[in-house]
Amino acid sequence: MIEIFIEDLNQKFTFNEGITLKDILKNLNGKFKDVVGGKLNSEIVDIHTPINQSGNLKFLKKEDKESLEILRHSLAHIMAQALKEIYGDENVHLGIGPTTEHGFYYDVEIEGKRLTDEDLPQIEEKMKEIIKKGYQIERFELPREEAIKFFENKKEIYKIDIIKHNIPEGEPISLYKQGDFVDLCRGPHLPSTDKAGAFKLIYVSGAYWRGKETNPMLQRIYGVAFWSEKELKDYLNMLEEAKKRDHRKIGKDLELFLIDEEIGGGLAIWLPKGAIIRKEIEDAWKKEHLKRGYQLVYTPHVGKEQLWQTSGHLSLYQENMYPRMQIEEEGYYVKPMNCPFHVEIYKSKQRSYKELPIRLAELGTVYRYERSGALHGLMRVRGFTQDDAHIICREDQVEDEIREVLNLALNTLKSYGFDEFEVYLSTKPEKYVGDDKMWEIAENSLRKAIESTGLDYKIDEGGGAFYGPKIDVKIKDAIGRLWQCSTIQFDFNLPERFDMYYIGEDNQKHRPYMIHRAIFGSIERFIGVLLEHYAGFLPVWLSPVQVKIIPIADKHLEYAETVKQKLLENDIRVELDDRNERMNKKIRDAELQKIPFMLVVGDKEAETGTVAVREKGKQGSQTLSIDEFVSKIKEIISNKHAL
RNA sequence: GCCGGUGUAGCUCAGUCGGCAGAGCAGGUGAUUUGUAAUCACCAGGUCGUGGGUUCAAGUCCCACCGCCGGCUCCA
Repeated sequence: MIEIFIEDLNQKFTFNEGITLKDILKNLNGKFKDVVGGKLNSEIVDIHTPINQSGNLKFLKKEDKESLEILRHSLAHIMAQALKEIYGDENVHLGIGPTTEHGFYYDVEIEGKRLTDEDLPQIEEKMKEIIKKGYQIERFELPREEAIKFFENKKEIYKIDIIKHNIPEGEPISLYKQGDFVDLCRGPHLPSTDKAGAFKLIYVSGAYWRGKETNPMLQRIYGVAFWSEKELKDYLNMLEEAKKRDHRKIGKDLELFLIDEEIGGGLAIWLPKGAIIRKEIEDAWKKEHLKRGYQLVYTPHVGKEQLWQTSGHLSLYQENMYPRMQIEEEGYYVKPMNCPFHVEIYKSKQRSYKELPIRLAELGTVYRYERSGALHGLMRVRGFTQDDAHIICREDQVEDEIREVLNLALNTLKSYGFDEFEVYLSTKPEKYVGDDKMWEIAENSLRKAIESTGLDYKIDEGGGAFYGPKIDVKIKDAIGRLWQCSTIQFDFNLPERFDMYYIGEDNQKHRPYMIHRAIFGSIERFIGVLLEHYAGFLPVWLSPVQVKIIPIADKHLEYAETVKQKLLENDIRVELDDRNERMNKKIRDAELQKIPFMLVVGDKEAETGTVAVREKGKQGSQTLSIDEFVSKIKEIISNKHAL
């Protein structure tokens, strides 16, 4: 017997083991008609799942977010059934069909058919038919051998693979059936197909079986799904919105950067306006780092073969490096990382314990080989600039250093308008270098630093690199997407390989701790994220053009010029639109260029020494004296405000 | 790299069944001198991604390659 506390009734019941939600609901005489599943403790169950343990049960209805899991799971099955009906049961071999954040996909192999987007409407139609038919969805179990035999008969080789490799011996093998369609599945599923909500198939693509390149490539059909048409529509609109925010489009429209096939894929050129954004970010970065006791350095883009041999990059990282080049009998490599150079700076003289911590910082441009299919605008490139630094310190300094770095990272990201973070702590993997005590000190300092911020974090047990544990920080942008930025990483490998040491109080050599860290990760990518976050409407301090002066007619050009000079004297980035165009046209163009301030000057302004200030996106204007405007915008700039 | 899609003027795109390569914006010239999101006229702009093939004839059909887009993989 098991005891189930049903939250919706606020009452405890005793049932036989193996009871299902369906039975429970039946006992309640159909009082809960709209229940699509349940949540037993923290696990989502459907109405078919036998319940074998006592616990808390909450009915899931459509309003409950978690019920989407059930809907999407069933839609994956409905899609699979549709594919089998269209292309023939024996031709369609099913892979996996999981749910995703907004929908579901199914990886399938279809003999004799390569799907394209044009096939999607037909599949959708068939799915709708299946939904309309309202097949009851049933769950049943088979013994392992029978299950394998069952799928062998159906030539479902991937399902057999799953049974053999993913389901431990002795565990029950559950299958779900709707109409003639049967699939290996642990659920959860809807009571019947006609309970399915609104969905749309959005693309097909290739996906390796089990994500492994050496495995055959299956066809992935991806759908989005919600309970209501409205939610679906909202989501599709959001996708459209994301498309408008695409930094590649904004970069082109606002002439910020260029990625051109003549130059090479993944190699970004910064145009004058984009270069300003980058300069502002880099200047602020340098200023902040100097304030916090970092020393700025510059290192070359290539280094000798021996250096990369010593660092271990040639044996561990070579597949990401560009090939060797030969210069006068010597081999050289373009740098994929800055670390070895910073290590050499440390080693350039004997170090005393009194000098530590040493914090070496560099906006170092590195080059890494990326496969052509992986390149994506500024987000994924082959040459990028890391806001890199290496902290070399004593054991007793580790904790403070980590806390300071995390503090710097979060404060910096906040100053760019990001205030939602996801923090991950990755700990010691199976294979590692360094001794256990160092790992322990390092992991503890990382954990303590995160806990001091009060942020939630996730632990990736065993997810650290072989050379040290790390913290990763992801930021959430305006439309809810996550981007990896900061990383704080211990390195127990390089100090060993390069024999780094300092002379301690005891006059003995000691091995220092080395911490590798970046706040933005990559400047290029960070700017890409900024552009998408702000949809191109950057905060005023980052705007390439902060003010556009718009004379009404040619006769106002002279006054406009004096306004421009006044702003230039105050370090404000200003352009004068002296084209022979109508004011309306100039305003429109300035709006399209996402320029935060427009100053319209005509007879009135020239006479009174004022400007008519129009803020981007707002109609109408406010008349201010030139000085008033200057102090207003200067304040906005120094506070890094967005409009 | 792999799967699918796609490639026409600086940009956004049209181009029917294979039959003389188009529009809007941007650019140039001129007119106009304008009060809060597009003034008008004229001009110029093309190896239709590249290379092969089929055909009397290819932007259009076929093949290969390249780039880009969406995924897979990988990751800053």
